[in-house]
Amino acid sequence: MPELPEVETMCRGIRCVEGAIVSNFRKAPSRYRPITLEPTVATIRRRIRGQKIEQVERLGKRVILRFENGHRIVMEPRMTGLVLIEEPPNRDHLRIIFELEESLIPELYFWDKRGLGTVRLYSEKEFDEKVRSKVGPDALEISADEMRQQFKDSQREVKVALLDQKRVAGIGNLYASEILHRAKVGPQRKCSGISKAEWGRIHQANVDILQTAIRYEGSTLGDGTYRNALNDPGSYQNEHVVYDRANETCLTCKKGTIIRIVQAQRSTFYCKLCQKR
DNA sequence: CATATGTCCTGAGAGC
DNA sequence: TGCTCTCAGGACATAT
Repeated sequence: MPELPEVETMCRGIRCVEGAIVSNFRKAPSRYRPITLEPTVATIRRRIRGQKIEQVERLGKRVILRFENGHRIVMEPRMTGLVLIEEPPNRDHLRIIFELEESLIPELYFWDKRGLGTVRLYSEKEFDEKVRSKVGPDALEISADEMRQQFKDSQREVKVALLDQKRVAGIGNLYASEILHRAKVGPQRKCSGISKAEWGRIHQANVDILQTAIRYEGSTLGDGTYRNALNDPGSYQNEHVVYDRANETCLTCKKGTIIRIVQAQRSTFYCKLCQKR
């Protein structure tokens, strides 16, 4: 479930590879079905070997390595992917190894337990056409007015709409519940029925929660999968107010009970008393 | 165009 | 103990 805070934490954690040269790119041996890798490993290796990593960037929930020739490696952790500069949680689920030189960091890893993540290489032109153009404004960059404009005409339920990366990039299932709770807006409200003041609260909650979660280096849930670039867990899970707290008394109003519902095949947690329906 | 749904994947946990 | 079943949800292909 890496969302914006977790992916931002990964990017910050691997920023020390900026300036390094890729000396080799290879798949790790694995008994599992290979992750999506495009184009082929040989083609990627040919195009990035000897290239300097100019910059590590985040695009929504993706980690980008920009090379001096303009090519970009785009890594999507999706559910269980990690980008590390230290030994990964185990070697079984190690997928990709970047060998580095002219660097204090010997290797950069893409590790993925469930294997839904992807690693792709794009030229500068392909990146703009196929990746950047399909991602909306970043959740930490967008203004309150822009955020409202992105959603106000939609007929979808607000919790479902917040997950649409083309409208706003970075919010995922966990933080959507937390944001709507903080903003006191029920998750099943239609976007079009939400007031300007409520959009203002959603925007403010979005910024506050995502920035705070970055300070805590993201949320490592019960399965322990998410780790930062040094293979250490985050700690924002201890600050969750509604996520994964079904049947507990609401920490905000101390009266309601947190309930779990399913929207678009994903769990939503909220308090019926705090959040206006 | 907007929106809804099925699919991919593995490990953890429940139930027997 | 070991088997089967269900569930977790990111992004995308496909359907309406």
